[in-house]
Amino acid sequence: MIKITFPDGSNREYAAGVTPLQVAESISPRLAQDVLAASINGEEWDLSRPVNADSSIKLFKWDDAEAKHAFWHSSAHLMAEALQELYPHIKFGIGPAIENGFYYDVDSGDQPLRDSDFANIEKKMLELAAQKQEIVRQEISKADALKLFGDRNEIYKTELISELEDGTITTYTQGSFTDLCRGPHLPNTSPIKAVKLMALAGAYWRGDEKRKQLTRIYGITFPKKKMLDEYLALLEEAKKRDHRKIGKELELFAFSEAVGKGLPLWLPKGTALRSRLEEFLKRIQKRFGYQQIMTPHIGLKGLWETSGHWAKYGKDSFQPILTPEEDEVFLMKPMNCPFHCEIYKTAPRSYKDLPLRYAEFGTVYRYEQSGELHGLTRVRGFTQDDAHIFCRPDQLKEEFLKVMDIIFIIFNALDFKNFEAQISLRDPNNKEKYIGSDEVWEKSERAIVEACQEKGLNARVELGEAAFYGPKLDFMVKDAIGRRWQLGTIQVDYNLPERFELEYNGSDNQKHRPVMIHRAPFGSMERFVAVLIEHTGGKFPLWLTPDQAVILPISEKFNDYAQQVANELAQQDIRAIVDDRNEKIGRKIRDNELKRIPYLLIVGEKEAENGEVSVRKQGEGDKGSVKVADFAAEISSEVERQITSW
RNA sequence: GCCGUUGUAGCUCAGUGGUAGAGCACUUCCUUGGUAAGGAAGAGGUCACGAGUUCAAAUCUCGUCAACGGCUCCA
Repeated sequence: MIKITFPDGSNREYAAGVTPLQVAESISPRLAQDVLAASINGEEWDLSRPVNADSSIKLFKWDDAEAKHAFWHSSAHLMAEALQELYPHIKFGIGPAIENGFYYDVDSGDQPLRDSDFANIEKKMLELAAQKQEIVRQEISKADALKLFGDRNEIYKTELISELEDGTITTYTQGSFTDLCRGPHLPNTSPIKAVKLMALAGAYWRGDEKRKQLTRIYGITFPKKKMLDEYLALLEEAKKRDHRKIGKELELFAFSEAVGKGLPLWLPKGTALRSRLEEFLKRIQKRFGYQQIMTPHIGLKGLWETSGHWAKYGKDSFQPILTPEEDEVFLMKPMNCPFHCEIYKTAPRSYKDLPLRYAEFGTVYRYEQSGELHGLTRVRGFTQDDAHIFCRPDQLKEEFLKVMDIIFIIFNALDFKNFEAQISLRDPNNKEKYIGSDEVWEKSERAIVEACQEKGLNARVELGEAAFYGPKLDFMVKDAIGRRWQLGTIQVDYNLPERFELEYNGSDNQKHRPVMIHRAPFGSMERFVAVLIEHTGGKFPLWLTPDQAVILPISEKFNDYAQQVANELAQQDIRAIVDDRNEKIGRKIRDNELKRIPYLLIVGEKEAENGEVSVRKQGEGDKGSVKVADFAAEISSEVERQITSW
């Protein structure tokens, strides 16, 4: 007998070799029906895999991430089985579960897959699932695995196996399909009741651009048809928050093929919103001792030869600008740092001058690969809310912490609650990608890790994600459909001060090198606005929104009064427009609600007589009539409340 | 850049080889109204662009451009 301990601390005795599924059955038939995955002593474990020693167990149902993971992983295998039956010559790469569903990378040879094949594949999957095929785990020696997959000419699988350690290799088999896999999986295919293949994409084998591109098939499955319908409906809803759609509807920004792809045009309302964000940040930065500067959009190529950017990115960038002068070569600036270094060098600096904090809304141009462009989140011309802090080494941590404070203020003011922090370090196995000595890198990386610890910030560490000149702390926020975008970034840099030969006189009257912090709390105005749109669905906070109120005259007879109200509000710095179209009031309300204007002010005979407006709040309906001055005061104080909370 | 999908009026979309369509938006007229779509008329398109097949191409083929979903990249 063995002892199985449950999460609540209780335990029961079972015969050795009991499976988690049998444990579930012993508790209740209902649980046995709902359970999809398990863990034994914290290790993911198949429901049908025997347990032979005293253990603690956890049983997972659909709502647990572990259960979904097993479910979708088994679904990936199910799809592979269907593909194998439909396309016998297909070769398999990898097929994991992901955040929403799963994918499988396959090589279909010279017979390309089309999304018109999806219906067939889905049908086959459901057919196989309904056969309630058992999914069987098997431990296998490396030699046997190589033979098994080698005989079937699974070149991708054999490549993976050749890198595995003998004795750790397992396969899972259902029906006629066997896959190299660690698991865990469902005991059989029958819980998979609803299947939807979502997309086809090319994906390089092992993520390497130089290797063959396989076909990646994305899919999702559910234990109930209704759950699939709900998921698809949710996706449809999310698409309504797409910043590209709302940006067009609300006339915030546009693109023109005549201008060139990835080069956004900011329309009047979008510009108003963006300017307000810039003012907001300037105000906070002023509080933190920053000084605004401005630098040109182009500079001599030598600047970026010095910084190292030309060597690293030059051939993949917008190409140099020539002039009538021979040998005079300019670059569009892809970043602002060299200019800021040059500003630092305009005067001899004392240790007493530091830290110097130079801030600039700097518009930069980067030749992003065409396939990378995406609305406002990935563009070729964008404005960084950039700043560079030049400080003494002993000031580094404090300065870093203060930048974190700015980022938290901003995320808090704009209600970005679900951000993720990522410490991006260099890849220790690939050091030639980076400039600077090991010592400098270690110092920089330590500074970031310690700063996060000090703030109690739970940051994920990613190797190989650093900039080539230094490690960074990035803040990521998800868009409407769950894609992660990097917004704020803070980077520690000992290298550029070296390359630009920056120095200051220390208290010892010797020359010293300052340390540089690059930082951009928004990241870029473009991307930030994009993510803000998706988070708010276009319903911006009152202080930020382009039009705070719209005045709706009941009939054209009251257009003059409406204009008078607009003027009065304008004098109180309230942004109001007048809808003087020849339309009925119901129509004006509808149209302006859809434009997401926070306050609709209806004016007719009564209001004109009394100097009032009838207030209707976006999404909340009629709020009754008030004097124009009272409304203005209320709006002003609401804005004031929002702003002072920064 | 690579794989896949898409491109018809300002917007959303019908239109499978035989004279370019609808709704909304727009213009004009009627209507002058009280809290989410009043009525009528009108205007608007080189069917992304370029070649080809055909008596005939929005429709079939090829190429280019752009957008969309991914991959790779992201100073």
